[in-house]
Amino acid sequence: MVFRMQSPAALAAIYRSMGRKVTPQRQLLFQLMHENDCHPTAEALFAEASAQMPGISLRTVYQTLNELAEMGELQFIDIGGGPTRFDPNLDDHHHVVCIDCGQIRDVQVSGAAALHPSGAEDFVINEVGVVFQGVCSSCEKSRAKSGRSVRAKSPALQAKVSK
Amino acid sequence: MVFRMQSPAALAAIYRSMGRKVTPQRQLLFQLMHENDCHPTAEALFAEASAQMPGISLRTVYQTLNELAEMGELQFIDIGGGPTRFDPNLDDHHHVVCIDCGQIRDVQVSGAAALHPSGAEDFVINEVGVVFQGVCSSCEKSRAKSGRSVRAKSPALQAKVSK
DNA sequence: TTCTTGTTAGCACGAATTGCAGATTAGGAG
DNA sequence: CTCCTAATCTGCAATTCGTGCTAACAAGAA
Ligand SMILES: [Mn+2]
Ligand SMILES: [Mn+2]
Ligand SMILES: [Zn+2]
Ligand SMILES: [Zn+2]
Repeated sequence: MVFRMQSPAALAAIYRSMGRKVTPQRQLLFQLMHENDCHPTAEALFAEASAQMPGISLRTVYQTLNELAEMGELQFIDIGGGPTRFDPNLDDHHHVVCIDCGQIRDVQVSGAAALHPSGAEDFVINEVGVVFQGVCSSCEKSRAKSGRSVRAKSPALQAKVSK
Repeated sequence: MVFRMQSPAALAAIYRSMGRKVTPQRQLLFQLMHENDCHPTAEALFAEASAQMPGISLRTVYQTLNELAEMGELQFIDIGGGPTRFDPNLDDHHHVVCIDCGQIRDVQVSGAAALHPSGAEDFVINEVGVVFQGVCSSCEKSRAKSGRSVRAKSPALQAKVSK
């Protein structure tokens, strides 16, 4: 059972049934997000959209993405401080990020749902997110070439205080 | 073995040994971060620092935090799009976030290190981060009072495309 | 076609963070 | 202690990402 954002046609129907209008801008963005699996930023979508519809506004891209998120048709992903990325994959899944090129890939993590935090017994937990940081094969090659290996986590002094 | 940012005195020594100067501003920030376990933002630290040292600049707070991070003395935490938060806890640990008040708490997650992503076999994984979203006990009370329960994940249409 | 109402485009604005440069100072040499 | 200089600090401009606002615009019903 794989859950994704609805098809453009289905979304059009949903929009109409909610009294919202099905504009060309929205339809285009429905297409661009549907089946999109690269977790694009608003700017990236804006660039793609502009190619097919010169004059479309970045504001409209943000608005539509926010709408879809409110409707539960896509998710926001915030990783590492960069711009928000959008995900039409509504399944229970997680992400790997390449610390070199920034690409984000979907991954399944068996056992993630079973994770439990120690030290937050007074919280009602709602959901869990797992993010792996690493280097993709393509970037790994570039690294090999330029000699630099996967960087140590703490390049600084090693003497740590044990407490 | 608990790893944390060094003590203010130790940091002073490290700074001098690196040819960096031990200024009053830095010393104050060392103190404020050391043993700080609330994952403060730069602005929050700036406020605390300003109380003890009126005139200190926000720019200096950012600079010092960036330095310490480069030296591996603290970590950046980016969660949910808000401002970056800083963490002097260098241990292998994870976080719970209260979606109401934004507080971030350290947690241990047994089994986190054993997690493996399916679908990223071509990545060299460097590290894993687990973030739990939930509601803290304090906010839970407020919710009970105002009647609102823990919100459903997708308030929108239920009919999803199975693929 | 006309009317109503939701939508779009564009720009101003806001939050978070960094770039810059002149004024200031820590810390070592004399 | 005084002087010197490189490192640092401060204040402000600039940048990046995203939102508020509103007049012009257009979907869709009548
Ligand atoms: Mn995803
Ligand atoms: Mn922490
Ligand atoms: Zn890469
Ligand atoms: Zn709370």
